[in-house]
Amino acid sequence: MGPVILHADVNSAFLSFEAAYRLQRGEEIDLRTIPAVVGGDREKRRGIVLAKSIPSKKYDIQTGEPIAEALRKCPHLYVAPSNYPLYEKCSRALFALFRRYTDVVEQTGLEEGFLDISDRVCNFDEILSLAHRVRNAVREELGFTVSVGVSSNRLLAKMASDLRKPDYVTTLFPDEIPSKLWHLPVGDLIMVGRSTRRKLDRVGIRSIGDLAHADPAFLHRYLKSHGLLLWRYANGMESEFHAFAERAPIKSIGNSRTMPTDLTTREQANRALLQLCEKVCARQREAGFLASLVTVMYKNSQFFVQEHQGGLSHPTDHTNRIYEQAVRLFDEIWDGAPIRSMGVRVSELTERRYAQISFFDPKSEEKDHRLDQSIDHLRNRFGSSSLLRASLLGETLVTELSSPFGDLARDHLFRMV
DNA sequence: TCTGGGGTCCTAGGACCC
DNA sequence: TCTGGGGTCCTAGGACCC
Repeated sequence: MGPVILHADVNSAFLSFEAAYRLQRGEEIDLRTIPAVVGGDREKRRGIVLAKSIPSKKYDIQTGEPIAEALRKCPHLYVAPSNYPLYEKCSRALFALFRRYTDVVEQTGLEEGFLDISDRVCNFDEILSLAHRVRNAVREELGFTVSVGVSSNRLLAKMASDLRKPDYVTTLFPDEIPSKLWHLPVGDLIMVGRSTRRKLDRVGIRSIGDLAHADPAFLHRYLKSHGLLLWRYANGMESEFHAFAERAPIKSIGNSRTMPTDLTTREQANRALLQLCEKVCARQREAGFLASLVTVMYKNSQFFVQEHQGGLSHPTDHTNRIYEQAVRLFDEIWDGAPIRSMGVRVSELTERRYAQISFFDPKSEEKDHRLDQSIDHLRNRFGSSSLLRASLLGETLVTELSSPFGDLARDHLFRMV
């Protein structure tokens, strides 16, 4: 037998995690059976639909749309706040379960992944039996459901898992492509988003079948390499899919935030940048990466996004270095308009253990790193707000406390609160 | 209709070099 | 200046995914 791949995808993931958790805690109502969504905090201007129940689809509620709009469509919609730590827990349990069935598991999100079962099955019956065993185990042990797609490559397995939901096993082998795939709207194909769907619509390509039968040379001219990729996908070829990997190597680390109210001064923007840099650099240090490139982005109140990037003289994970560069980059692009959202991302990463430590001042470099590490350690132990930079404290919050850090706090940047 | 946050990859156009 | 042409590198922004 050739390769056999399963794609398992949790149905309405965040909402199902939430529902399963609440039932387990003794709540009566199953969120999956009523019009319900998991949504961001409207007060903090993050009010969009993150996941929706199947009954809420009757009201045409869309993932990504504002909660306010969803409520207009369905006034009795139940809105649950999001709880990422819970979802991460559910995700870990899910993948631990997958690994009982095969060692070759590729995680592509919190709630979905591929299982290569080529070495575990010898015939069609065994394939289906294994797929159903995974599906049943998830439902019985974890309390939420997955849809499982089965095929000879990952692209088709993924498309298959989308065909029937929730709690189904669906095959989509190459000979089933014309009957199961081609009648679907072209927007259902992976990598066809809103923009591409509109462009394809303009040239009369409406179904995946239309795309499969289009002239690849035309698609290449019309949509560049993306056009060729889509033609191959519509015909079930996944050659461009990156290699099966337990986890893709990290290329960048970023953090961004929508502010509860627009930022209007440079001082406010700098405080936001510092907080973003602290998050990014702490994650960098935890993962053991130094960065050579910093990118700053902001979104103004008109939702216009601007980005600017700049290199560092040498790779670093030091918060102050990254912050200084972020401020410089921000100053170079900001026109003074009110800011809705800001972000900092570092890239061109090198692993710290392979990095040359002897830059121009290895001693201060090492000291800086140890200071940052001590801060990370304290924050991990006592919570991220246990240690705040003096510059981040509001005037009324500043209290003089004796520092337990000795010379670590030599520059008076840090105070315990 | 007050619209998130984490990423990856691709491309057009400018700078620069020979 | 009546202004070539190819290659490479860099950057901003767009498109997509979960």
